[in-house]
Amino acid sequence: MPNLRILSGSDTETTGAPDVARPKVRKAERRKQILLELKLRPHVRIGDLAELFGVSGETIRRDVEALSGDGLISRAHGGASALVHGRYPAFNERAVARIEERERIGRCAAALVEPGETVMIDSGSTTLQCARFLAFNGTDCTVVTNSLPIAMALGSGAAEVILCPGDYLSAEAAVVGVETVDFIERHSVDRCLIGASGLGAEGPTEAVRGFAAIKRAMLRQSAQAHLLIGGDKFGKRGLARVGAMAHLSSVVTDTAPDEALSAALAAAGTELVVAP
Amino acid sequence: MPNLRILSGSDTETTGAPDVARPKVRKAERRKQILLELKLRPHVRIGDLAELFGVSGETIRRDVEALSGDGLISRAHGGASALVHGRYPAFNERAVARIEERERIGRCAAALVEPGETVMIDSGSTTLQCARFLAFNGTDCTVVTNSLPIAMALGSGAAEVILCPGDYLSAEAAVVGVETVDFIERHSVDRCLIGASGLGAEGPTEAVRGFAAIKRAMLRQSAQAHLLIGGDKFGKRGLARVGAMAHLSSVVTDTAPDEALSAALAAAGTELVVAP
DNA sequence: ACTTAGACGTGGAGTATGCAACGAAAGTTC
DNA sequence: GAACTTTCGTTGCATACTCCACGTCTAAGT
Repeated sequence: MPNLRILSGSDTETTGAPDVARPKVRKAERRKQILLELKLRPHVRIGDLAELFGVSGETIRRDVEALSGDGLISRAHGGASALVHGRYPAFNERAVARIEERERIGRCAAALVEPGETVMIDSGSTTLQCARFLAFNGTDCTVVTNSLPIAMALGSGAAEVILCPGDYLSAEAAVVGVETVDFIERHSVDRCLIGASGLGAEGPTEAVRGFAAIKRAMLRQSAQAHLLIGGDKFGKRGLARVGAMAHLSSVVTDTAPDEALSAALAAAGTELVVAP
Repeated sequence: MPNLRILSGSDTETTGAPDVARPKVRKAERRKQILLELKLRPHVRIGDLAELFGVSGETIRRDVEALSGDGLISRAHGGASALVHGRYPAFNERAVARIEERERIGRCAAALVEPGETVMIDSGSTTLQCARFLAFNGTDCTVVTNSLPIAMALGSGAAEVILCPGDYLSAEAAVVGVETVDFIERHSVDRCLIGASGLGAEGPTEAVRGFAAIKRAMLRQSAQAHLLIGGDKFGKRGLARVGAMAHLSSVVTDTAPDEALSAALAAAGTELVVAP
């Protein structure tokens, strides 16, 4: 990465020189500025950037292509856009391929929420899809969540949104920590919608430990609990146990589970909902 | 607005009809879906939307143009992009024209924060600019904020971000309410960066009452307080008083204030910083 | 049944963007 | 100081997108 070397060099020479005619270190400066620009605006045009920096569009295009190659921004025809909210940059195929299933699960789970109810929604891509459908349906409910994208998706609609406090985790665009759990424990709701990293006969598990505590707290504070989980997670096991199967009122998924899991669900009295 | 009539009509006839072949109300449905899509992704392409809905690109283009005309989305060559984060849709010229000043103020204020410090940052467009520069500088600090865009802008960098709880306000993409104030009062920091709707000789004022309480709480919990405010707000007066001038360690602005205000600042011992 | 208006698709002209290759100017190294 | 590298502009061409005009279809009104 030769540009990093130049980058650090550029910082050292920002001595109060006049703004005009600075023939050095333009490239790194430009790219940092582009990233900065995209932190505020979701989308910038090639032409605007070219005019802003006083360089040709072709140069900006090279910058944008380089940044896009590094996974720092997303490319679009005629410009560049910021990365998707709350998405770890290290996903490409799988998450995109599964978006169809997530939507089906989310749509189905959103139908479970009645107007006027209070709901807790966990962070996660499947639950985010569900929140989108809640907003789309205009369901008039009160939602407690630790996910920023979910708050934003629901907040501009009919729902009332209460956000949990906590340490911000940029990879998930959500908050975690003891503050979050403590806050959840001070609230009680009609139902909660949570996700998980895996589901076995003994119950749902979560790979991220901090999240497990939050999901557990949500389970405790809800009259009804719904697990939203794709069929690809069946049989998988995260390191932390979220709760027993019996804590779940229902499991919403996209494919029917196998014998063993079905039996475990039936034994625990957990309803199985397969999204069409 | 003929489309509004059609929109409301579409809502009433969502009787559990089969999903296939619904020749009615496609337009309103599509536009709602486009808006929903942009809540998640910052940018969508015309071609993708056309394929998604199974309509021609020209139709999508008409939708996008209409939504753009209503100020709900932003247009781009080849697609549509979401509006700027945390911005009320009801502003057009003034805020855009002031973006240059906000950047200057933000850059200048970000330089006040030393590595390792703890900081509270209020929601607002000027403070968001400041947060961008903090992220840009890579200042290694701990930030308490009630603004979602600020959390997201800072969270992916070197800073540690703690988000306040509260009722989500979509117009500002921030949380407000008693939970927020209570949370702030349980923390103490080295300095706070706040904005305001107006600044007179008696001190800063805020137009939104819920925000005033938050700013006040931040002032109380900070060893040093910095007000970030554009010169266009001098002499303006919001309905709620945020605090006395003496509570402010410094005022960061872009233009020098008049005699009366300068005298009030000097009398209160408040430092005046004019961004170059 | 006829009319009318709105919604949507189609086709072609015009423009903007992307891509690749070349070349100039400045910096770097020996 | 010469050769090399990097950065950036320019050119030409392929592609994608936009804009405009017109035609068809459906739904609602008379």
